[in-house]
Amino acid sequence: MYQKKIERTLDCGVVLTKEVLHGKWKSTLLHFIARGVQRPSDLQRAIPSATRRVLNIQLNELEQHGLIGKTIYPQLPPKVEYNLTSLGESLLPVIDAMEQWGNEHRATLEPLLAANPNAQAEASA
Amino acid sequence: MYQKKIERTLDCGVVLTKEVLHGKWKSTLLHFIARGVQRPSDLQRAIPSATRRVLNIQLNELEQHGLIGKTIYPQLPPKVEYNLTSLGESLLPVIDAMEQWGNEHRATLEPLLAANPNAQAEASA
DNA sequence: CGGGATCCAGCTCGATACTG
DNA sequence: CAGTATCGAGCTGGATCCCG
Repeated sequence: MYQKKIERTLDCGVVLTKEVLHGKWKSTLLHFIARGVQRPSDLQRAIPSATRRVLNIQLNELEQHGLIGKTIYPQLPPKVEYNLTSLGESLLPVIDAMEQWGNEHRATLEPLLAANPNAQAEASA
Repeated sequence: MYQKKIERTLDCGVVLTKEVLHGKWKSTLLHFIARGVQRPSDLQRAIPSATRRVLNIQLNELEQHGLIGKTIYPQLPPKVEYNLTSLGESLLPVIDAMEQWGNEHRATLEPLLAANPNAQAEASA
């Protein structure tokens, strides 16, 4: 996503995947869409911590990245549904692996994450 | 990593994993350490796109998160080696899944990623 | 060789309000 | 219900220099 002048080797493939998943809620969105939560308002309800604005931005990016598809029903009130594309589905194993690992090590990680605000900012304080 | 007032549900485990992997080079670092690249200078050489500063910062975070261990040999010149902890090793399936997916879909993704600078900044231009 | 400090630009995200 | 615009704050990472 960022990177400036340096060439873009995309080193090991991991970087590529990270770029696709970059955005605070993208992987979560995929996770829920995969589970049948397809409408914006439902997604919003599923991820209350995020704003509609951010959700929309990341939804758009996911769409542009070809991971999800969007269906607009020209109704009143408007109705929109998102769905995984085959590319998006191919990413599910990764998401699931993350999901599983996160859940498995939650007990171990939460204290560590909490205790580690951020290195750089701390230094300058 | 960020998040302010809203409670920290860590929704689906994915979020947790993402936090651990947060940092541009962390997953890449894990990837290489897993492959036997253990010394700072070697890692630096393996990931030339990153600065030593950032590498160190993220290495420290990985260590504090319990994903890697650090061995300091009190020599002259100094010698340091990083290694995966069992927690770090347990994350390898995830990294590998990312690695694999990224490589498999590289051809599809690169054009899309390139064509999609970022939604928000564009809007304000 | 390894590590840290400073300075600084860029990006991401949250809050809020508004339109169709 | 869906989507966007603006404002602002925070964090991340790059460049560079210096110390053990």
